[in-house]
Amino acid sequence: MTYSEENYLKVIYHLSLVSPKGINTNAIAKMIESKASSVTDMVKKLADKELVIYQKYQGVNLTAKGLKAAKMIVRKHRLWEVFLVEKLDFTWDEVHDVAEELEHIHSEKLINRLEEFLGFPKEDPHGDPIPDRNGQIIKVEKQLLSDVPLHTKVICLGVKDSSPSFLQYLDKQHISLGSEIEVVNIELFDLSLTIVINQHEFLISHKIASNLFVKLVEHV
Amino acid sequence: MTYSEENYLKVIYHLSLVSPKGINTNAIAKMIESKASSVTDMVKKLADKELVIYQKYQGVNLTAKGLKAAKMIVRKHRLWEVFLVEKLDFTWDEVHDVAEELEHIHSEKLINRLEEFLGFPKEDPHGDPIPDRNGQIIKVEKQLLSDVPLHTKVICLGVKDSSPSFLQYLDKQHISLGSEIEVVNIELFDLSLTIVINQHEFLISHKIASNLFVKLVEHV
DNA sequence: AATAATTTTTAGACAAAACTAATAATTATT
DNA sequence: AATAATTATTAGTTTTGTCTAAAAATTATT
Repeated sequence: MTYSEENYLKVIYHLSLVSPKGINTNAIAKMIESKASSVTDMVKKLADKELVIYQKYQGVNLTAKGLKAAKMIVRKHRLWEVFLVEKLDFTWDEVHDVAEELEHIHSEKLINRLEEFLGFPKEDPHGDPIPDRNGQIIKVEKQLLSDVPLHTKVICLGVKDSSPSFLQYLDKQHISLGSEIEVVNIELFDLSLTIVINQHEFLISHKIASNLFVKLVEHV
Repeated sequence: MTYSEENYLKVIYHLSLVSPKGINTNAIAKMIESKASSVTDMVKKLADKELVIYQKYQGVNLTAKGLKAAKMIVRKHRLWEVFLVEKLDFTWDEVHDVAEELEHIHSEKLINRLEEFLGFPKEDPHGDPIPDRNGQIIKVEKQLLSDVPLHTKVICLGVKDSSPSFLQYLDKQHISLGSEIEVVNIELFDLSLTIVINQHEFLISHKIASNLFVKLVEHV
């Protein structure tokens, strides 16, 4: 499988998690930063290789084989991200571009050994799940901070947007995975939230809250 | 720089260490497993980028810029090999192909952090030197075991041939980097050697001996 | 239901990196 | 020094992955 084919598969996979219908040519083009015509060409090739099902004007869907391949790329991407953060002291906003390259290294032995070396992590530095060697993914129940009712205590589990600028904002506010957050006010006008972390109270916009995955604190 | 350009540079570098004249088109073609005509094409491109000096029919030589780039690729290759062996328990005969891919990852921060994580190793698992971030290489005085006189004690420093079959042969004979070897006989007829390692005596062919780098044991 | 707007596909071209076959230059041999 | 053998280059294709522009299909709007 070529570098380019792998990128297409990965993008189709990510899109299929959001909209489980046939994935549009244009949506793929946008993600891959190419043109719709290029997507059509590539999608035909992936269909020839039985990695996707493709019908003219109807979008594409991954086959079982394509899904497995896509998950293996995501697996590699996320394991490398863990490596970069845990072992090489990269910050969570620095890892994406490098992992984009590392995910295309083709050794199964390498990735399985890396997984072991890292202690079989279940999530990457952004809280996204890491598929195991069979493509199995452990789903963790999580919701958006923006959907949490007033006066609840939650723990930060991940980010929806993992762009460097958002991650750097979170660093500045000392919000990281595992942070305990209490929602002490929700402004009706703009849906901005007042939250408390470590006895510190501050305000975050609705947009920020709608990009943070959290779970309710378990009460014993 | 593309994957392919990097491979050409690396090969030209390796060839230039052996024969410091202009490097032949055919020699490059053989190493890269392509055809002479492809080499001519690529070499012109590298010359346009001022990575090599190229004159028709006269072979190529690396420019300072090309040499630096080539060394950086070798640096990455060898550091990744150390990582694979030291951290992921690969054997020294398994690392080459994976490192061939990893050497093309383009992050300087990554490779410098990796170097630090590995404790600034000076040699790869085959005893080959690792250029530092400026391309500096520490030269270690070494000679071939086949050139060592009778009744000398030496320490194994590296291999000239690092093909899996040779490395596996060495494993079988329990010869590894750091092994202390004493030459107790040299057969005049075929130049085969009798050597002693850990009180064990056995025979190796001239060909084996001429692929093992050693240094004399320092007598206090 | 017809037309407009959007989306997708086709057709044709291009750049990178490879190839084969033919030609040219260099080196070796008589 | 002339010819043979070797080595290198050019010319013309091929494949992969992309592009633009035009055509076709689908979806939205009046």
